[in-house]
Formats: sequence, C-alpha cells, structure tokens
Amino acid sequence: MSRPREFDVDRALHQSMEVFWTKGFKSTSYEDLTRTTQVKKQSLYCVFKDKRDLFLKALALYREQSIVMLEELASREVSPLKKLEAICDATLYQNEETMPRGCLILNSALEFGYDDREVNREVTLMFDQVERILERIIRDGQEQGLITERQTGKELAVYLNNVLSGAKVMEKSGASREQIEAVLCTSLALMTSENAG
Amino acid sequence: MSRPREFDVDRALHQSMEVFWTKGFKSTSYEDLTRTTQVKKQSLYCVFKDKRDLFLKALALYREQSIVMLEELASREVSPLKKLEAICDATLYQNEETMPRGCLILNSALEFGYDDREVNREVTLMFDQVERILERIIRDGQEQGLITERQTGKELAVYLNNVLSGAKVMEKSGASREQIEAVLCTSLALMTSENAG
DNA sequence: TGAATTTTTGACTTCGTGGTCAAGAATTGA
DNA sequence: TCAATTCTTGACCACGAAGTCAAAAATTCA
Repeated sequence: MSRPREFDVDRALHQSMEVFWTKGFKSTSYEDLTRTTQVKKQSLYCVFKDKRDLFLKALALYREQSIVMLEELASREVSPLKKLEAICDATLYQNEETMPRGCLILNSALEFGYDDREVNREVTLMFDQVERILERIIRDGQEQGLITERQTGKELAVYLNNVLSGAKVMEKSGASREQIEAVLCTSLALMTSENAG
Repeated sequence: MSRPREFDVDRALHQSMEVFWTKGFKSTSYEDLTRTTQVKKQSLYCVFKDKRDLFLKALALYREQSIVMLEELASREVSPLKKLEAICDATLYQNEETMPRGCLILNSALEFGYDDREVNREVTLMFDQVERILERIIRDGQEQGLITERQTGKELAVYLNNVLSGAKVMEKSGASREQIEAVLCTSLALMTSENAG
C-alpha cells in the first residue's frame, strides 16, 4: 500500500549509538548521524521523534548489549574469581585500537547530571543490573571460601561496581592499559580471602 | 593614565569556575557567565582570550583549590586512617544543599576526552597530586601497621584514587550520601590490616 | 494503468552562541 | 582643563545546528 522503508532501522540505531558513544549527545550533530548511517535527516525523523528520542533508544540498546555481554562472559568461566577477572578484562579490551571512549552510560550520566529523569533511569538500571550480576558471582565466591566474608556480597558488589566505574573514567581520560589493569588487579586482590582472610 | 578595571578578576574567575562546574564547558554560554559574574562579555574578553581560556584558568584554579583543601584536611588529623576518612568525607559533604555536580576535573575529563592536551594536562596533574598525597598517608599507615602491606603504598594510592573517582561519578549521577558512604567505607575497610592482615 | 500512501530528498527557517566592532564613559597626568 | 588611554556597553555578524516543509520518488492494491 505504501513505499517500503529503504534503510534498516536497527542498523541505523546501532550506528547512531556508536556516534553518541564517541562524541557524546550534545557534540553529535545530525550531520554526524546522517554521514555515518547514510540515512537522511527526515528519514530518521520518520522513525525517531527527535535527536533525543534517538539518543535514548541508543542508550537502552547499549545497556542491554552490555548486560548480555557480561552475562555471556561470566557464563564462560567456572571459577567465580575467573568470572570477575573476565568482567574486569572486558572493561579493558575495547581500548585497544580505537580512541578510548569509556562507557556510554557513564559518559551520559556525567553529561546530563542526575536531574534528567529518562537518562537517569537508564543509568540506574545499568548500575542495578551490573550490581546484581556481580553480587551473584561474589556470593558464589564467598561460599567457596575464595572471597572475604567480612563484607556482605552486596557490599562487595557495590564496591566492585564503583571500582569499574572509576576504571572507565580512567580509560576515557587516557590512562594506559597497564595503569587500569593495575588498579583492577589491586581491587580484586583486596577482596580475596587469601588477602583478607 | 587610564581607566581602572571595575570588576575583580579573581572573583569573576571564581564565579565562572562555579558555573562551569555546574553546567560543563559546552553548556555554559556567555550569557550564563555574564549573569553570574555581572561582568559584560567584552570586559571578560579584555582579561581572558576567549571562553576556552577562561575555562582552562578556572580548571587550574579548581585543582589548586582542591589540593590545598586535601592537604589542609589531612594535616588536621593525626592517625593515617583518620586522614583517609577525612578525605573520603570531603568527597561527600559538598553534596548536601546544592545540586550534585561531582568534580570539575573529572567532569571535564569526560567532556573533553583524552585528546585535548591542555585539559588533559590538568586532569593528569590532579590525579598525580592527589595520588601523591594519598601515597604519603598510606605509607605512614603501613609503617604503623594499620594498613596492609601486601600491596605497595603506590598501588594502594592508585587504588584509592580510583575509588574516589568512582564515588564522584556516583555523586553526580544522583546516588545518595548513604550509598556513597557505604562504598567508601568498604573500600577503606578492605585495605586495613585488621581486614587484610 | 492509476490512485493512494509513505518514504526520500534537499531547501528553508529559526534560534542560540561565540566572537567582533565602534561609540561612549571614566580616570590619570600634564 | 584637556589629551591620552583603557574599560564598558550594547549592537552587530557569522555560523552551525535542530527541526520543518513541500515536492518528488517508489511501491502496493484495485
């Protein structure tokens, strides 16, 4: 009955996410978006209400994608400690070839501040979901006597989540892989039983 | 020989710093600056080359001010652990009345990314200076047997610095005082000898 | 084939912002 | 008092970006 859409919405969304991730919301212009997606402005407007709408969808996509990756990563290892190491490694290995751009969620948290409800909703969701994943692994570790029981699993999960946030900030501000690795290594070491009894 | 300047440059710089801290560089317009400093645009241009120049000076001021405050705070306490607690507290107590705005240096680090040389210079300076302060205190703590010696003083300083970064991000993204306090508390506890032996 | 419908395209509008200009005001020293 | 100098003020300019409009193109169904 009508002309079919020529471009792949998911693909365009994904590409837009990459742009926002690299440049941030305010610094991304429609020209940036049309250049990388190869989709003209008005066509994007047909699907997404405006720039902000597109951004919020990109943010949600990023979060979902990240959570899936973390789950996947953790499921590959058996030992709780290895799982945590794998998660820490994941924070690092994107740094390699491209310009460091940290984490889209954290970048956005800082760009928008806490008073933007919709952005903050995504930020909070991300924090909570990561925390839950960490807590489960840490509890396993505690049961196996690998991780200190002086703090609760939840406390350690919140702690580790915070450490990871710091690492992502370090990454974006240009710290070397080695520096970040050292911090994560120390942070993990401090919570193991060997260290903390 | 000439008309004297009517406004106080230091005062205007300080006020500008507050604005940049609250709104970020890009989101701060000259209108914001003239409104809060009560100094007209052209008068600011007489003293500062452009908006960026003003910003960089504000950034340096913030860093110097922060370092002085940390030194001051640490010097008030005797016990190394109390010193560290005081520093952690300082990260929190600004949150109280105004809208949370994190740390100007970290906010800028994320806003500009690592490829802006001048901004990055300030960021790096801040990190290094804070780290040095922390390391000195931690070493004292280790000598007094209060802090674990399984990690070097430098490692723990880098670690704690990273934890503080995370806390400032949490603050800006709207975490409650209690949440942040809990994280800092856990992070400190993990490095004490009582915990880590 | 042609009407209906939706996408595509590029030009246009509007607005905010950084930065500039030139005229006017104030102060000092002769 | 007057010249020289520098600050102050508000108008002005150029530019980029978000968002809109209307014409053209493409597809489906009758």
